[in-house]
Amino acid sequence: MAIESLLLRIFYKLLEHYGPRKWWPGNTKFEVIVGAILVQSVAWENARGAVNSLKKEGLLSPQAILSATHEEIATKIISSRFYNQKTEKLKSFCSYLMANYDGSLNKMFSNTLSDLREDLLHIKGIGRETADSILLYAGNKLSFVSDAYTKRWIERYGLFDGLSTYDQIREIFMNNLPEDLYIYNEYHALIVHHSKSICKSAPRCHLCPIKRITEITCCKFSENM
DNA sequence: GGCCAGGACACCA
DNA sequence: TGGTGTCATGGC
Repeated sequence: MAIESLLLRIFYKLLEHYGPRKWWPGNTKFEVIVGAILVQSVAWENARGAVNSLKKEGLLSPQAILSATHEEIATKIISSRFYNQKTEKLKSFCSYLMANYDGSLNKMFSNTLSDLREDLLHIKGIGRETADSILLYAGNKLSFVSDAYTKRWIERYGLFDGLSTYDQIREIFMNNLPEDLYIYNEYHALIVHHSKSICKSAPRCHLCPIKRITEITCCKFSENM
Protein backbone atom coordinates (compact mmCIF):
# COMPACT_ATOMS: atom_id res chain seq x y z
CA MET A 1 0.00 0.00 0.00
CA ALA A 2 1.32 3.46 -0.85
CA ILE A 3 2.43 5.50 2.14
CA GLU A 4 -0.02 8.26 1.31
CA SER A 5 -3.07 6.04 1.39
CA LEU A 6 -1.79 4.07 4.39
CA LEU A 7 -1.34 7.21 6.49
CA LEU A 8 -4.70 8.56 5.42
CA ARG A 9 -6.56 5.33 6.11
CA ILE A 10 -4.99 5.07 9.55
CA PHE A 11 -5.96 8.69 10.23
CA TYR A 12 -9.61 8.18 9.35
CA LYS A 13 -9.70 4.93 11.30
CA LEU A 14 -8.41 6.68 14.41
CA LEU A 15 -10.73 9.64 13.85
CA GLU A 16 -13.71 7.35 13.43
CA HIS A 17 -12.89 5.52 16.62
CA TYR A 18 -11.81 8.31 18.98
CA GLY A 19 -13.51 11.32 17.40
CA PRO A 20 -11.94 14.78 17.06
CA ARG A 21 -9.54 15.56 19.91
CA LYS A 22 -10.16 19.32 19.63
CA TRP A 23 -6.57 20.38 20.16
CA TRP A 24 -5.37 23.00 20.99
CA PRO A 25 -7.43 24.67 23.76
CA GLY A 26 -6.93 28.43 23.97
CA ASN A 27 -8.93 31.55 23.22
CA THR A 28 -6.10 33.43 21.54
CA LYS A 29 -2.95 32.63 19.58
CA PHE A 30 -0.85 33.89 22.47
CA GLU A 31 -2.70 31.66 24.92
CA VAL A 32 -2.03 28.66 22.68
CA ILE A 33 1.68 29.51 22.60
CA VAL A 34 1.86 29.95 26.38
CA GLY A 35 0.12 26.59 26.72
CA ALA A 36 2.61 24.97 24.34
CA ILE A 37 5.49 26.10 26.55
CA LEU A 38 3.84 25.28 29.85
CA VAL A 39 2.71 21.82 28.79
CA GLN A 40 6.28 20.64 28.22
CA SER A 41 6.71 17.39 30.08
CA VAL A 42 3.45 17.66 32.00
CA ALA A 43 -0.15 16.63 31.53
CA TRP A 44 -2.38 19.23 29.94
CA GLU A 45 -4.38 19.60 33.16
CA ASN A 46 -1.25 20.91 34.90
CA ALA A 47 -0.58 23.41 32.12
CA ARG A 48 -4.19 24.56 31.93
CA GLY A 49 -4.18 25.56 35.58
CA ALA A 50 -1.05 27.63 35.03
CA VAL A 51 -2.49 29.32 31.92
CA ASN A 52 -5.69 30.16 33.79
CA SER A 53 -3.68 31.53 36.70
CA LEU A 54 -1.74 33.85 34.37
CA LYS A 55 -4.98 34.93 32.73
CA LYS A 56 -6.62 35.63 36.08
CA GLU A 57 -3.72 37.89 37.07
CA GLY A 58 -3.75 39.74 33.76
CA LEU A 59 -0.41 38.28 32.73
CA LEU A 60 -1.48 36.69 29.48
CA SER A 61 0.19 39.12 27.11
CA PRO A 62 3.80 39.51 25.98
CA GLN A 63 4.01 42.98 27.49
CA ALA A 64 2.68 41.81 30.85
CA ILE A 65 5.01 38.82 31.00
CA LEU A 66 8.04 40.96 30.22
CA SER A 67 7.01 43.59 32.76
CA ALA A 68 6.42 41.11 35.55
CA THR A 69 9.25 39.85 37.72
CA HIS A 70 10.50 36.30 37.54
CA GLU A 71 8.86 35.54 40.87
CA GLU A 72 5.52 36.99 39.81
CA ILE A 73 5.38 34.67 36.81
CA ALA A 74 6.88 31.63 38.52
CA THR A 75 4.43 31.67 41.39
CA LYS A 76 1.52 31.65 38.92
CA ILE A 77 2.74 28.65 36.97
CA ILE A 78 3.84 26.32 39.74
CA SER A 79 1.27 23.76 38.71
CA SER A 80 2.99 23.36 35.35
CA ARG A 81 6.16 22.05 37.07
CA PHE A 82 9.69 23.29 36.31
CA TYR A 83 8.30 26.75 36.88
CA ASN A 84 11.63 28.54 37.06
CA GLN A 85 12.76 27.22 33.70
CA LYS A 86 9.35 27.80 32.14
CA THR A 87 9.28 31.39 33.41
CA GLU A 88 12.53 32.02 31.52
CA LYS A 89 11.13 30.28 28.44
CA LEU A 90 8.03 32.49 28.45
CA LYS A 91 10.17 35.60 28.82
CA SER A 92 12.52 34.44 26.05
CA PHE A 93 9.66 34.00 23.62
CA CYS A 94 8.08 37.32 24.56
CA SER A 95 11.41 39.11 24.13
CA TYR A 96 11.76 37.59 20.67
CA LEU A 97 8.20 38.59 19.77
CA MET A 98 8.62 42.17 20.95
CA ALA A 99 12.07 42.64 19.41
CA ASN A 100 11.21 41.24 16.00
CA TYR A 101 7.49 41.83 15.51
CA ASP A 102 6.54 44.61 17.93
CA GLY A 103 4.61 42.04 19.91
CA SER A 104 2.35 41.20 16.99
CA LEU A 105 1.66 37.51 16.43
CA ASN A 106 -0.03 38.33 13.13
CA LYS A 107 3.23 39.86 11.91
CA MET A 108 5.18 36.89 13.21
CA PHE A 109 2.94 34.35 11.50
CA SER A 110 3.08 36.26 8.20
CA ASN A 111 6.61 34.90 7.96
CA THR A 112 7.21 31.78 5.88
CA LEU A 113 6.97 28.42 7.61
CA SER A 114 10.61 27.46 7.17
CA ASP A 115 11.98 30.86 8.19
CA LEU A 116 9.74 31.12 11.23
CA ARG A 117 10.50 27.57 12.34
CA GLU A 118 14.19 28.27 12.11
CA ASP A 119 13.75 31.43 14.19
CA LEU A 120 11.65 29.71 16.83
CA LEU A 121 14.24 26.96 17.24
CA HIS A 122 16.82 29.59 18.13
CA ILE A 123 14.76 30.78 21.10
CA LYS A 124 15.96 29.28 24.36
CA GLY A 125 13.38 26.81 25.60
CA ILE A 126 11.67 26.26 22.25
CA GLY A 127 12.50 22.83 20.87
CA ARG A 128 11.20 21.12 17.77
CA GLU A 129 7.97 19.83 19.24
CA THR A 130 7.08 23.14 20.86
CA ALA A 131 8.00 25.07 17.70
CA ASP A 132 5.84 22.84 15.53
CA SER A 133 2.97 23.01 18.01
CA ILE A 134 3.16 26.81 17.91
CA LEU A 135 3.28 26.85 14.10
CA LEU A 136 0.40 24.41 13.67
CA TYR A 137 -1.97 25.15 16.51
CA ALA A 138 -1.39 28.88 16.95
CA GLY A 139 -0.25 29.89 13.47
CA ASN A 140 -2.38 27.54 11.37
CA LYS A 141 0.70 26.58 9.40
CA LEU A 142 1.26 23.16 7.87
CA SER A 143 3.94 21.97 10.25
CA PHE A 144 3.39 18.42 11.44
CA VAL A 145 4.08 17.81 15.12
CA SER A 146 6.19 14.72 15.57
CA ASP A 147 7.06 13.77 19.12
CA ALA A 148 8.21 10.86 21.25
CA TYR A 149 4.71 9.40 21.05
CA THR A 150 4.83 9.47 17.26
CA LYS A 151 8.23 7.81 17.22
CA ARG A 152 7.14 5.01 19.53
CA TRP A 153 3.89 4.71 17.62
CA ILE A 154 5.46 4.10 14.22
CA GLU A 155 8.03 1.78 15.75
CA ARG A 156 5.34 -0.20 17.53
CA TYR A 157 3.38 -0.78 14.37
CA GLY A 158 6.42 -1.13 12.16
CA LEU A 159 5.06 1.48 9.80
CA PHE A 160 8.36 2.84 8.49
CA ASP A 161 11.78 1.30 8.84
CA GLY A 162 14.89 3.32 9.46
CA LEU A 163 13.28 6.52 10.71
CA SER A 164 14.91 7.69 13.89
CA THR A 165 15.16 11.46 14.14
CA TYR A 166 12.41 13.94 14.85
CA ASP A 167 12.74 15.61 11.45
CA GLN A 168 12.81 12.32 9.54
CA ILE A 169 9.50 11.29 11.07
CA ARG A 170 8.05 14.77 10.55
CA GLU A 171 9.02 14.75 6.90
CA ILE A 172 7.48 11.36 6.16
CA PHE A 173 4.15 12.67 7.41
CA MET A 174 4.48 16.04 5.68
CA ASN A 175 5.53 14.49 2.38
CA ASN A 176 2.68 12.01 2.35
CA LEU A 177 -0.31 13.77 3.87
CA PRO A 178 -2.65 16.13 2.04
CA GLU A 179 -1.98 19.80 2.77
CA ASP A 180 -4.90 19.95 5.15
CA LEU A 181 -4.71 21.77 8.49
CA TYR A 182 -7.50 19.69 9.95
CA ILE A 183 -5.64 16.46 9.23
CA TYR A 184 -2.35 17.81 10.61
CA ASN A 185 -4.14 19.10 13.67
CA GLU A 186 -6.07 15.96 14.50
CA TYR A 187 -3.47 13.39 13.44
CA HIS A 188 -0.95 14.38 16.07
CA ALA A 189 -3.63 14.60 18.75
CA LEU A 190 -5.03 11.21 17.77
CA ILE A 191 -1.61 9.54 17.87
CA VAL A 192 -1.00 10.91 21.36
CA HIS A 193 -4.46 9.92 22.54
CA HIS A 194 -4.20 6.47 20.98
CA SER A 195 -0.77 5.85 22.46
CA LYS A 196 -1.94 6.88 25.92
CA SER A 197 -5.23 5.05 25.98
CA ILE A 198 -4.93 1.76 24.18
CA CYS A 199 -1.24 1.02 24.13
CA LYS A 200 -0.65 2.19 27.67
CA SER A 201 -2.41 -0.84 29.08
CA ALA A 202 -0.51 -3.22 26.85
CA PRO A 203 2.72 -1.57 25.77
CA ARG A 204 4.02 -4.60 23.93
CA CYS A 205 0.75 -5.56 22.35
CA HIS A 206 -0.55 -4.16 19.10
CA LEU A 207 -3.93 -3.19 20.46
CA CYS A 208 -5.26 -0.75 17.99
CA PRO A 209 -8.04 0.08 15.56
CA ILE A 210 -5.59 0.06 12.65
CA LYS A 211 -4.73 -3.63 12.54
CA ARG A 212 -6.96 -4.30 9.58
CA ILE A 213 -5.00 -1.73 7.63
CA THR A 214 -1.47 -2.60 8.64
CA GLU A 215 -2.16 -6.31 9.06
CA ILE A 216 -0.23 -6.41 12.27
CA THR A 217 -0.71 -9.30 14.65
CA CYS A 218 -2.46 -9.38 18.00
CA CYS A 219 -5.28 -6.92 18.29
CA LYS A 220 -7.98 -7.73 20.78
CA PHE A 221 -9.53 -4.39 20.11
CA SER A 222 -10.07 -4.94 16.42
CA GLU A 223 -11.80 -8.23 17.11
CA ASN A 224 -14.66 -6.19 18.50
CA MET A 225 -14.84 -3.79 15.62
C1' DG B 1 5.62 6.12 48.37
C1' DG B 2 5.86 5.49 43.48
C1' DC B 3 4.62 6.48 38.98
C1' DC B 4 3.46 9.29 35.20
C1' DA B 5 2.19 13.35 32.48
C1' DG B 6 1.26 16.64 25.10
C1' DG B 7 10.21 18.64 26.70
C1' DA B 8 14.35 21.15 26.48
C1' DC B 9 18.90 21.66 27.52
C1' DA B 10 23.63 21.03 29.26
C1' DC B 11 27.07 17.95 29.80
C1' DC B 12 29.84 13.98 28.92
C1' DA B 13 31.86 9.92 26.66
C1' DT C 1 25.74 11.22 18.05
C1' DG C 2 23.53 9.23 21.81
C1' DG C 3 22.85 8.65 26.71
C1' DT C 4 21.99 10.80 31.12
C1' DG C 5 20.97 14.17 34.71
C1' DT C 6 18.40 18.32 35.79
C1' DC C 7 14.23 20.85 36.34
C1' DA C 8 11.22 19.62 40.92
C1' DT C 9 4.08 19.68 40.65
C1' DG C 10 -0.11 17.32 41.16
C1' DG C 11 -3.20 13.50 40.68
C1' DC C 12 -3.97 8.79 41.19
